Amino acid sequence: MFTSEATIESSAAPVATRCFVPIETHPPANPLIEKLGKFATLSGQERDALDRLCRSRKKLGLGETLVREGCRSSFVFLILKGVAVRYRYLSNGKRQIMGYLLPGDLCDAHFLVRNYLDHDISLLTDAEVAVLPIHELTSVMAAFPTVRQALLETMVTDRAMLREWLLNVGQRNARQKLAHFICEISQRMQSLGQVNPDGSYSIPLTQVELADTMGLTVVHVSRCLQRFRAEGLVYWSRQQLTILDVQGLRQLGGFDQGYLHIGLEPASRCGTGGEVGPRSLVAA
Amino acid sequence: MFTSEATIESSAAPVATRCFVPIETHPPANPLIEKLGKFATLSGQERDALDRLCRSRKKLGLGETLVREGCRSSFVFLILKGVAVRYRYLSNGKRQIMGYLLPGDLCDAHFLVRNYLDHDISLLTDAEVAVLPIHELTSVMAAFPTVRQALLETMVTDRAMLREWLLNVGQRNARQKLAHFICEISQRMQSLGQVNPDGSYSIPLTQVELADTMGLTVVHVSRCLQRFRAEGLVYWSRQQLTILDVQGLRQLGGFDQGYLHIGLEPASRCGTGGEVGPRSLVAA
DNA sequence: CGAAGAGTTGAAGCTCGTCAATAATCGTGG
DNA sequence: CCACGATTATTGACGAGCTTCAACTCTTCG
Repeated sequence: MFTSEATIESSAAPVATRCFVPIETHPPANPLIEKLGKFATLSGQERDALDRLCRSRKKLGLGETLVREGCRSSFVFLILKGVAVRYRYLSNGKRQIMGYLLPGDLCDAHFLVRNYLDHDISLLTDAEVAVLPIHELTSVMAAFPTVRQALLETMVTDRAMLREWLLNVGQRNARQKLAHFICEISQRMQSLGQVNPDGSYSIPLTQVELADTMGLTVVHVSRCLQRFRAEGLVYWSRQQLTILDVQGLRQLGGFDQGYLHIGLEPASRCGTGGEVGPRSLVAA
Repeated sequence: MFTSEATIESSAAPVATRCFVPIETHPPANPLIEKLGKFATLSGQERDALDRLCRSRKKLGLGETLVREGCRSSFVFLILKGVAVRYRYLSNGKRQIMGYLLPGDLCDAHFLVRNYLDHDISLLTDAEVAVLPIHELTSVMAAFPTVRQALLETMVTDRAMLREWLLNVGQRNARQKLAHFICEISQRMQSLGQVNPDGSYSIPLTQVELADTMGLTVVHVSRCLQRFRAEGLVYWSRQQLTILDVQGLRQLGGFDQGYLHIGLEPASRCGTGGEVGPRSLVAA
C-alpha cells in the first residue's frame, strides 16, 4: 500500500526530485547559492562573492541555540546542514514555533535593519552553519543588486509562509492543520532534493514540535497522525515521513504550494494597473 | 466625533497622545513621513521627495477592494485616512484577517520584489489613499538610502507583528487573544494620535472582524467582550473602544508592545558578538 | 417603515485539552 | 552487553472551551 506510492518518485520519475540542482553536482555546494538561484540567475562573480561570504563554517550540536531573543549580533548564520527551529515562549510555558530553517536558510533578516530578534532559534539536529559577518553581507548586497534582490525575495517568501501559517493555525481544524503542514515541509524538503530513495523524507521533528507548530497538544497530534495512518494518508514514524496519498493530503489541508515560491515563475495572473475595482466584499 | 478627532493634538493634549507628532502640526501632514520618521530622521529633501511621491490622491468608499489576490500592479497604495484590512479566504468560507492598515501604512511590499499578492486588502471605512507609482518609489529608495532603510524597517516590523499574531492565535485562549489584540490596536491608534478626548478610540471593527482576526466565532467574541465589560476591563461598543483597566488588560493578554517598534529606540539589550551559547534548550 | 447588518442569548454538542498511566525508543554508562 | 533514566509515543477517561444552530433584539439606513 505504501511502497507503491513511494516508488513513484524514485523509480520512474526523478524529475521532481532534483529539478533545482541545475548544473553543479558536487555535494558540498553552497546551499545559499542554490537558494538564491531560485530567485535570480547569478553570475560567476556573484557566486564567488557568496562563496567567500560563507567561508567561515562551524559545526554545532543538537539543541544548541543559534540566536537568542533580544540579542543583536554582527553575524548572521546560514544553515548548511541540519534543521533549526524558530520559536517563542509564552510566560505560561507554551511555545509557538514560527518556522523551520532548512539548509540554505538564513537565521534572519536582522542584517537588513538594526533590529534585535524577538525570538530564539535553536537546532533540532546536529548541524553545520556558516557564519556571515553582517558588514560583508552588506557589501555584497551593495555590490550585487541581483543578490540583494534575491535576499529580499527570501524575506518576502518568509513572510508569505508566516501568513500561510497564520491562516493554518487560525482557521483550520487539527487534521487540516497537520495535513497542510506536512505538505509544506515535504515540499520544502523535496525542493532541496532531500528525498530518500524510497520516496520518504527524514524529518527531525517530534510530535512535540508538531504540536507547538500548530497550537495543538501532543496527545491530539498523536491521535491525528494515527488516524492518518489508518486512513492510508500518511505514515510518519520515527522521524521518517512517507506520504501515501499526496492528492488526498493536499485536498484535506487545502495546500496550494504557490506561496513557497520554489522555483516557480509567477505568472502575472491579472493586470489591472492602478485601477481600483468596484465595490465588492466577496461574499464568502 | 470625527472632527473633535483633529483637535486632540492641539487641545489639552495629554502627553501620551502626541509624543509622536514632533514638530509640524498642520493636519493634512503626510502620514508616510510621520511613519518613516519613527524609524529614521528624514532630511528636508527626503521629506519633499516623499511628499511628491504621494501627490496623486484618491478617495474611496467603505468596502472597496484595494488589491486583490493574484494581482500585480505598478502602483502601491498608501493609506492616508481610514482603515483597511488584509485577509484571505479559505475554500470553506472561513476568513483569516492578516493585518490592519492604518494611516501611514503601505498596501504592501510587493514594490520590493516582482511578486504578486497572496491576499486581498479592502476598506473598513471610507478612506483616502495615495497612489504611488512603483517606479517612482523605487527611484526614491535608490536616491535616499535612509528612506529605503526606513521602508525596510516597516517591512520587518510588519513581520514582527505577524509573528506576534501567530503566537496569539496559536497559543492563547479566547480572552487572552482578545486582550492582546485590543492592546495592540489601541497602541497603534495611540501612536497615530487617534485618541478621542475622553480617552476612547474610534475603531471601525465589528465583532465579525474580531472573530476573523483571532480564529473565533462571532458568538464567542460577543460573550468574551461582555465579560470584559462586566469585569471592568474594556468597554467596546458601537465601534467605540474604551479601555478601563490597561494594566489588567495587558497582563491578561501578555502584551509587551516592544514588537510594534513605535518610536522606541531599541536598546541593544545584549551583545554577544557571534558567540554561540552553550547547549541550552530553555526548560519551558 | 422595512430590510439588512450587528449584537445578544440559550441550548446542545463536538473538538480538543487535561490528567494519568503505560509502552516503546534512545542515549548513556556501568 | 544489559540496565538505567530520559524522551517520545500511545491510550483511555473525563471535562472544558469553543462552535453550531436558532431565535430574538437593536441599530442603521435607504
